Amino acid sequence: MEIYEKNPPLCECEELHSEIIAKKREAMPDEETLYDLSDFFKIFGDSTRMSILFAIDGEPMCVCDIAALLGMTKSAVSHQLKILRQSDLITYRKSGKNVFYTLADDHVRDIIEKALEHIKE
Amino acid sequence: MEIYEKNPPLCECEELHSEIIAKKREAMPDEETLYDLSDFFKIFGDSTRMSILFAIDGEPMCVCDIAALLGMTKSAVSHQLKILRQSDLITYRKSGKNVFYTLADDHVRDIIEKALEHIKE
DNA sequence: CCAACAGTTGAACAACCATTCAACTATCGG
DNA sequence: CCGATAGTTGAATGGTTGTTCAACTGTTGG
Repeated sequence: MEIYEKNPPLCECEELHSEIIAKKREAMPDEETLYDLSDFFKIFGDSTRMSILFAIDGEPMCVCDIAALLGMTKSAVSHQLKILRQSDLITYRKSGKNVFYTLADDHVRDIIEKALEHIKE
Repeated sequence: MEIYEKNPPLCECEELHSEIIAKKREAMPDEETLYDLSDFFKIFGDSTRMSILFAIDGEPMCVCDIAALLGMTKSAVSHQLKILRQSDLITYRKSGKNVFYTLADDHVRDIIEKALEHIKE
């Protein structure tokens, strides 16, 4: 019952397990954390970005080579690189006309590795 | 040069670092693995699904209670539960009119934990 | 049996997002 | 200085996707 005072009655249920809901609510992370988490995973949720991350793992690559490797235009790759840059997942180094990208840290590798473990089942 | 025989010349570059690209191509995972990986992360890339995963962690919850907790309709929650079910991330147990959902295994918790570490920087 | 409720589902709609295209900046070689 | 190339960017577009709505199934209690 006290649920309906905190939340709008969008759920038309009558017989709510109020004590469970109250307990769960306390255990839930802040709304901001939930958004940060899902936004973080959203970055990995695109096969182009995933391919780029694998490509620039280890030895850095320039945009042109990434595009050739993936069979895409420089523009499309550059757009995705921008998203990866804004998420601090990658770093870059300018060298003449080229821009070489590589992974920012080992954290990225770790997470992808964990996911790979899960998939292979 | 031999790059253009394997891939369409979508990249208009002339001066490619062919040996780097060839080496990188060998190190790349299969295309199917890349799709599986990004599809897997896509599941986590939505704040509603992320909230549900936290909600049903530990003690199972019925759809009605999840909806009340998140302030959403049962329908919206059910749609997302279906996606989580199809990804084998959650399991369910029917009990009368209710259906109780909970996490399938500890793998999910691990991955989210890793992501949380990365975010807090 | 029937009314009420929990949950599911498909279609429709709106918002989001990746790619394309064209225009732009910047750097190098001549 | 100028032409060519690497890379970036904003707008437009087409496909994807989350939520809503309405209709449906299935179970419980009277």
